[in-house]
Amino acid sequence: MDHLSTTLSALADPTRRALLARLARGDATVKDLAAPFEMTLAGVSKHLKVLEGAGLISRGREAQWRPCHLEAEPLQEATEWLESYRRFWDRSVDSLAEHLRAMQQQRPEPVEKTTKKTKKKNGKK
Amino acid sequence: MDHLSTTLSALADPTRRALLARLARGDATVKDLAAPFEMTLAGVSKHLKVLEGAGLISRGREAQWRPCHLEAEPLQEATEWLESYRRFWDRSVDSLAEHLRAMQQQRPEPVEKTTKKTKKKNGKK
DNA sequence: TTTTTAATCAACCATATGGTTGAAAACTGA
DNA sequence: TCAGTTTTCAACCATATGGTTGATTAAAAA
Repeated sequence: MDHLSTTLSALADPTRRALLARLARGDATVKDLAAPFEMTLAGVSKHLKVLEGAGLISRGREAQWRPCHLEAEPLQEATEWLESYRRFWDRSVDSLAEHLRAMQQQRPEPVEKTTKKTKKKNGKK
Repeated sequence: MDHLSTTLSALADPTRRALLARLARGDATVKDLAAPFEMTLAGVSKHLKVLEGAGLISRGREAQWRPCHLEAEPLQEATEWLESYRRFWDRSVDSLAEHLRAMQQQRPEPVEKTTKKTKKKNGKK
């Protein structure tokens, strides 16, 4: 499976998104992460494995604990793909829209496996 | 299933993302959309049904054709969720980052069904 | 009316997914 | 060594998903 698909399918589950939201507030062990859920530890462990497989978390080792840590790079990739569609809803012409519209001129085809090369940015402001 | 999960799982398939990419260049019939794929028409029809279920496309009726049209609202919702994690990778302090950081101050908890209650925030700005 | 075209439906298949349980691993500490 | 804690593994189950084929609907064209 391609990277972006892996990321998006990992995010397409409310439990996993809640786990990421928790990790956004700091690293945590599996048990801590599992606490808020009505689910077995093994269930949460599986979800974490999916997140790890997508590169959305990494895990350390401290004694018998395996603390989880948020890794945001895949989120960035997913955001970039989604933002290439911004022009379809963002009618307002503020600085953000301008910025992204400029970006789109370098990435006109919003498909996966984008090989973005030329980063032409003429001095702005 | 919640709205965001539906959207993300619809996007977590390269075929469906390619269909959206095609629709980003203009409306199209099922047959036209199916042409680039080594897949039966029924297969593409199913994918379109998923996209329609997620609100990512709408469909018209012209004779026996059912032209598909991109609908970007769910993409906006998904983008907004993802952008709430921007601070985890975006270290650069350009105008875009500033803009989004400002937006995050209004939406600090990136979780679904958040029952945020105590929001102690003493007079700011 | 008959035929052609566009699209969907229904049934089916293989595999993936989200969950459980119970056992096992890995480590701490007495 | 034995016992407790944290986490994973393996097996299993039910359901969802992505795909096919063949029949069917709906409209246009002949």
